[in-house]
Amino acid sequence: MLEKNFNPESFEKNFSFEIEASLKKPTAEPFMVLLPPPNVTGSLHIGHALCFTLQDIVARYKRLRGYDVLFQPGLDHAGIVTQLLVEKHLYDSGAEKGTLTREQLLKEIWLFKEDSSNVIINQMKTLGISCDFSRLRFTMDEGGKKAVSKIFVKLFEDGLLHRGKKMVNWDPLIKSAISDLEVVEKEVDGHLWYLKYIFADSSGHIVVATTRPETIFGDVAVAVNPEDERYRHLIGKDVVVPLTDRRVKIIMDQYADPEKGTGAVKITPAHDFNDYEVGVRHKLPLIEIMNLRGELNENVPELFRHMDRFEARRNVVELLEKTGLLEKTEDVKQKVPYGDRSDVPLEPMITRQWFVNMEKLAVPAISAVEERKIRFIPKRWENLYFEWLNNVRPWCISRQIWWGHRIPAWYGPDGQVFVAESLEKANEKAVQFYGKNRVELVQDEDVLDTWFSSALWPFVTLGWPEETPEMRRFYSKMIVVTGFDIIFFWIARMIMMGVYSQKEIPFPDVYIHGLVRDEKGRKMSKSKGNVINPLDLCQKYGADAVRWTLASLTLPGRDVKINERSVETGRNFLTKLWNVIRFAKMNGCTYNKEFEISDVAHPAAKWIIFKIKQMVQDVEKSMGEYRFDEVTRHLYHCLWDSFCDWYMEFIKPILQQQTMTDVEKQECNLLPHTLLKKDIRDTTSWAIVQFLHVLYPVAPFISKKLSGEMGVLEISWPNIPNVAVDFSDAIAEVEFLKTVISSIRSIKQYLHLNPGEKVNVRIESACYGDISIRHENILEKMAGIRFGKICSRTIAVVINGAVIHMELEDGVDILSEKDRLRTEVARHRKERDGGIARLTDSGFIDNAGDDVIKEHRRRVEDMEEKIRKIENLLQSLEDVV
RNA sequence: GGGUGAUUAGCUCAGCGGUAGAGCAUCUCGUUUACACCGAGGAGGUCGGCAGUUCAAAUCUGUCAUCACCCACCA
Repeated sequence: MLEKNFNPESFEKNFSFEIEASLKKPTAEPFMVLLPPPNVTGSLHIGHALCFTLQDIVARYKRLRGYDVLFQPGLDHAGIVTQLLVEKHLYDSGAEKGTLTREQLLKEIWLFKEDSSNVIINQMKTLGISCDFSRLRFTMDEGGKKAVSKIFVKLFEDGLLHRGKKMVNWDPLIKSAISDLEVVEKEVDGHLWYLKYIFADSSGHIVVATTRPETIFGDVAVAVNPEDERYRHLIGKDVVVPLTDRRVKIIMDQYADPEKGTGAVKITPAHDFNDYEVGVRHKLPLIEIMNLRGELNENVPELFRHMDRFEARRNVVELLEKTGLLEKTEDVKQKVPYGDRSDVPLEPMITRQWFVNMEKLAVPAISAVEERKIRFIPKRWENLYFEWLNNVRPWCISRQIWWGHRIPAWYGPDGQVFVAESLEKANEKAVQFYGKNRVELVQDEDVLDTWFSSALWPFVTLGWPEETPEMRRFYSKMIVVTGFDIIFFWIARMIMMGVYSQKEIPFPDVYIHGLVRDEKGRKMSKSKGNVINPLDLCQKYGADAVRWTLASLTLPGRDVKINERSVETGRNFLTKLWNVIRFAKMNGCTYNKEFEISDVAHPAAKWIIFKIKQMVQDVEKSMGEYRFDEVTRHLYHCLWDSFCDWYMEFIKPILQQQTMTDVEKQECNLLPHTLLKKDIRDTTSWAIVQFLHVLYPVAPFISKKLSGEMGVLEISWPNIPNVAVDFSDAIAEVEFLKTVISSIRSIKQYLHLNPGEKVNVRIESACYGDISIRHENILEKMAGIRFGKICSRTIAVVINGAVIHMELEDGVDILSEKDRLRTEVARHRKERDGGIARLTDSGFIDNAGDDVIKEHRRRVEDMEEKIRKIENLLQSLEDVV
């Protein structure tokens, strides 16, 4: 017997799912789910829980539907984040900054990575994520390394890779270049300083506005717009850069915007992207004034050397003010580029880096989506994808950190580069190049952007560059489920690299889910303190409840707002399931393998079979469209409304009658009682098992557990014949019964009758005349009535062509009943009149479809009949009073 | 500056041409041996504004407003 209390902890913990290995079903359709590898930086957050749950639902569903499913897990080394995190740990525990060698730090990170991986994998198992952990991969494992080198070499040889000195976004805290995508704009309160640049001939000055006065030392010109009347006469004049004795020219360039600042702009090519372009156009020199830590260098006046950039700014402004070169200061809101990981303002710096030429790679990636070989769900994300790829810029892939794939490039003594998959191969190339037997080669110090290895994930995980059966079977047969925030970082690059290296798309489907936010719609963040830990939720409510809730809140293209109350809804649903199955078991329901749908006789049994069939179809449709919200809704209503609130109540009298008198046996005139009871038990067990199996992808723990309790160990997708036609009479009868019960309940409550007190009732119906005989037990119990003699004081209710007469107790409030009927008749009249208006409108008759017109006619007739009957009732109530 | 999405019951959201739905909250009643993490019954909305298309608009088209996000730029 099941425990009285539903306690997910008692069984979820003990479950470990045996994941069927892939490739074991050679005749089945292959299907792969590529799990976005979480960073090895600690633990999973609620966003992972959502993402992984959705994938697990898909994977389990596909397995049930007979696919050969490979659900591929992995972990990402997450270069910068992980290194920063481990460094912080080390410093926090006493290590001195800058004392660790590369080898020492890497050793520490590997240790940390092991711990993190274990935590993450356990969390995934707690959530019930059914990936094939025996195939777990890490972006920096041996296979990953091989693949990365191979692709790097291929890109290099194909001319898609180059190394060069260029201006990049530099993170002074990490002391590394980062890519455009890792730049976030932040709006901050800043100042706009108006500086006087004195003419070299002392004949006056020009005022230039800047937000970065510390960069004046890198100024090589002042630019004005050629159209700008104010300054045209000054072009070519020399001015003196403030606080220095350096002379620069006033030049003309379209870049100077007369609308902004004073219309004259200082040009600092070494520290600004736009100025760099201007510098190139005018062949201006580059003056670098900062080192890689963001401190001013020897190219600035001695006073400011070694100052941090912000300290320098304060000091420069102070001195400018003192020397009278500061005209005025304005407060402004400005957008400043920050590093997304380090959260410090970035510096544009000229450094030597490796770049991938993205334009060529983008072309086939764009057409793959244009040609519908790859589709985004929801589709609108394709616009974002196109927009980015159409304007894609070179991808800076080198990082000046230690944790990551070391760039497979070696340099000879003269700086000649040899790109090769290994030192040996680089050596061969070098030997050939120099025509010597021995060449000292030094490997590039830098590592690759983490996303470089992530971009190869679809084929790396399948064993590439080895030729593997998995590669042949699953490549381009997968789905990727992820958040929109990594469409550029990951999705686009996987498509580019996949098409480039494999000559085939990696996956046809990309499902994009929303971000998980708190109940107010805010992003979750540690600083806001609104982070919800999925594992805490699992502990409190059970993993199934968490999974259920996440799935139920997932709508395509919408963010998921979550709070604990929404998880309670999921938990309540599972409790309901637990209880109803406990009840069924208490009444002797266990799964009967011999059960045949066609043998069922009782209308309620036929009805629930139909309802289950309908639910299965609905879930199949919704799964096909990745409508996880609909999937849970169908399950919810099927169980709670149809199964619990109606079906179980219908069959209680049958299940619970322990001993029957002969008279009672006669009443159950459908079947001999023992047979009827068995019939109902079997149907109930069957329905429960079907339900649990459809529930399985969403809530596997409870599904497995209760299915086992019902005597079914194997989960399989229901295969139910279409019963709608065969069972149509029974279905209609039960629907009628439901309406009768609801109506009587409604009236009784309206009249403030005590629900416990039975009211005498007579049912008058053309098609279901004998319903009161056939379903006496059910009606009496569920509607709180008694069939018997009806005295003259009666009221009645009209439903679907039937009239239910109810005997009035003394003291019943007839006036309010009359009010109720009048309101009802008025509502029906309004509806009828609306319908008639339509049906007499020639425009409607001429244009609307036949079925629509028919439906309107039917409704009008329906209303007419109801109105007629209610009017009769009102008349009869007049007689009573 | 360019783009995308949202605006429907108190809240969170479905519905996306044929007379408005769910969950939660709320109100009334109910402790009948599955379940109070429950049952029964109610109340609650001119579907952001305006214009248009249509016999018919929450649903399609324009436009405006508000909010959110993305991209680009700023002296």
